[in-house]
Amino acid sequence: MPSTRTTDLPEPTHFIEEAIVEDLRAGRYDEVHVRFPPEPNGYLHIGHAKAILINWSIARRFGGKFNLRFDDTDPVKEDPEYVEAIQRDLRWLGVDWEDRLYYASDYFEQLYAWAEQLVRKGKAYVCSLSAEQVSAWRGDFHTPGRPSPDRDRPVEENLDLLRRMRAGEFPDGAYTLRAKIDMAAPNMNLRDPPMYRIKHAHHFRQGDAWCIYPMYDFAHGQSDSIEGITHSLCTLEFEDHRPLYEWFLDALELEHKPRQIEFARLNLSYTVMSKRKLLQLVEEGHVDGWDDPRMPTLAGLRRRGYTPESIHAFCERIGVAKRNTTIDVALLEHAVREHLNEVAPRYMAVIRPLKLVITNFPEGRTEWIDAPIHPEDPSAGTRRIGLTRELWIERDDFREVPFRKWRRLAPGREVRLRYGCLVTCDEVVKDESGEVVELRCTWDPESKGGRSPDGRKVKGTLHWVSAEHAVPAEIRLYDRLFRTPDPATPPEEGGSFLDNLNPDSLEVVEGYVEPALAALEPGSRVQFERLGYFCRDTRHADRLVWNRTVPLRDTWSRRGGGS
RNA sequence: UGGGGCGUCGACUAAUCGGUCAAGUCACCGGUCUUUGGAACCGGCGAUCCAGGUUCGAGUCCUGGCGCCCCAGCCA
Repeated sequence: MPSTRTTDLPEPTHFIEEAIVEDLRAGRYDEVHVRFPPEPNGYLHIGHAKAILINWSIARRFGGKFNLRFDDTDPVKEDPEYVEAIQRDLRWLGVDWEDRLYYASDYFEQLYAWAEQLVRKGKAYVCSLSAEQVSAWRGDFHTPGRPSPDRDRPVEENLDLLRRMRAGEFPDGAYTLRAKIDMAAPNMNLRDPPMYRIKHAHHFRQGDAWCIYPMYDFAHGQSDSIEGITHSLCTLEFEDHRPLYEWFLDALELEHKPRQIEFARLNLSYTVMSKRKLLQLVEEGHVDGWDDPRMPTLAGLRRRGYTPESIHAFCERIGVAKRNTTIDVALLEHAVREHLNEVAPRYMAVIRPLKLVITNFPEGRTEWIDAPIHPEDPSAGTRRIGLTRELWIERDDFREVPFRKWRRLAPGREVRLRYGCLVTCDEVVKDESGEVVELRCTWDPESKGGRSPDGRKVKGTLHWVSAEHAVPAEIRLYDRLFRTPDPATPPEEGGSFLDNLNPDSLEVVEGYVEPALAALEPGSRVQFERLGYFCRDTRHADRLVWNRTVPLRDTWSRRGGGS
C-alpha cells in the first residue's frame, strides 16, 4: 500500500522535495523513505543538523520513514563512544528513527556475497598492486589510467584469492578487490575503484570476524537498497560518486534502486566544521572537549544553552540548495534569541559587581518584592526578590563622568533598580588607587517596586541583586572561538587555522545571582536581565556555573554608545 | 589544460517552468514605544557574474566568456 497518495502531496519547499514529488507522481516510488548515515568517528555538529533535519522534515512532510544507519565500514576510526553521542544528539534534536537503527556492518555478510557475485560476473577482480602503485596506475586528470596487471585474472583465481583475503591469509595491503569499470573514465571514481581492503583491525561491533572491510562506495548504495531507502540525500562532494553508486546497484541487478540527490553542506562564519579540525581542537586541548560550549557540535551548542527548537528554526531558515555558501553565524544567534526571548524565565545577576549602599535604608531590613518571571507572559508567575540596604550593581552601569545620552548611574543621577526602587547617587567612594569601590545612594521609599511615584521620568533601569541574599556564582562569558569569518583559511601562508583562534573566546568571572537561580537544575536556560541568555552548566553540576549562550542584542553600544 | 557542480541585495533563500513592482529572513540604518539601551511595532538601505542573441517580454531560453567549489585515500 502506498503510504503517500499523489493526490495530497505537500507543496515542495526546495529542489529536493520537488524531485521527490516528481518521483511520486511518476510512480517511480510509492512512498518516501530516507536515512541519516553518520560514520561514528566524531560528534555531530550543526552541519549534520542541517542534513538530519532535511531528511527528517521530508520524512514527516511526505508521511515517510526515517532510518538511522551508522556507516561503520572503517574500524580504525570508529568508536562506540561516538555511536552513543550521536544517538543522544539525535534524540535531543527530536528526530525519531523508531526501531530502525541500523549499521552498515550488519550487512557485511550480504555485501561479501555480492562481492563474490560480481567476481563471478567478471565485474570485479583481486588486485595485487600496492596503495602507491594503484595511485600511480590510476593516472590523473589529463592522462588515463593503466590497467592493473591483474585486471584479467581468471574468475576462479579471483574467487580463490578473495576467499583467502577474507580468511586472513594475507597481510594488510597485500590485495584489494576492485570493480572492473573503466581505467580511462574521466570520472576518477570509475577507474576500477577498490571495493574491499584488507585491515586486520578490531571492529567495535563485528569484533575480529572480519579482516576485509568494504569501502564506502561498495557499501552505501547497497545498504540504502537493503533498507528500502527511496531517496539517498547527501552532500555535494558525493556528486561524482553517483555514477558509481548506480553502477553497483545495476551490476548487482538489485530490484530496489534508491535515488541519490546532493545538496550543499552548511558552512558557518567564525567557526570550522570539518571533523578533522574539530577533532584536533579537542585532542590538542584548545577546547574543553567535544561539548565545549564554543564548539559547533550539537553537544557544545546544547551545553551552551541552545534549544532544539532554535536549531530547527535555523535550519529551516537557511534553506536547501546546491550553491556552497557560508551562513552568517548571526543567523544562528538570532534563532536562539528568538526562541529564548519567548520562553526563558527572567532573573537578575551581576557579573562585575560594584557595591551600592542605600544610606537611608534601614540596616537589617528586607523589602520583599514579587517580580514577574516573564514580563510579557504573566502566566510564568513571579519570584520573590529582596531589597536591602547593600546591593550589587553592574560596574558598567556607573560612570563618574557621564557622556551625552548616558542613561545609567552617575553622581547626582537618579535611576531605577528594576522591580526595586528609584535611587539617586550621592557619593562615590574610592580606594587609595582611585578605583571606585562603593556608591552611596538614597532611595525614594515611595518608589518601591520601581514605580515612579509622581510620574517623573527615570530613563535608566539597572539590574541588581541584594548583597545580603545573593549567591556567588561562576559565570562563563563565551565568545566566538575564532576571530575571523573564515577561520579554515590560515592568516598567512604556511600557517594553521589555529592561528585564527580567538584568545578571548572565554572569560570566567565571579558574580552574584539572585537566590532563585540557585534552585534551578543544571541545563536550565534563563535570561539574566539586560545581559543575555545563560544556561546552567551540566558538567559542573555540583556548583553554580552559568554559561552565556548569547548576549542580548545591544543596539546602543553597537552604535558607539559606549564611547 | 579531464570530469562533475554552482553564480540573484553585505549574508542566506524565493520568483506561479518566458509574463510585467525581483519577494522574504538575517545583518545594517532610522523612528515609535518601553520598569531590560531587550522585545514589539513602523520605515529605510540594497541584487539577477559579463557580452551577445532569440522574444512583444529574459533572473529564467541559446551562444561565448569570466569566476568559484569538488574529484587523482586501500577515508566517509
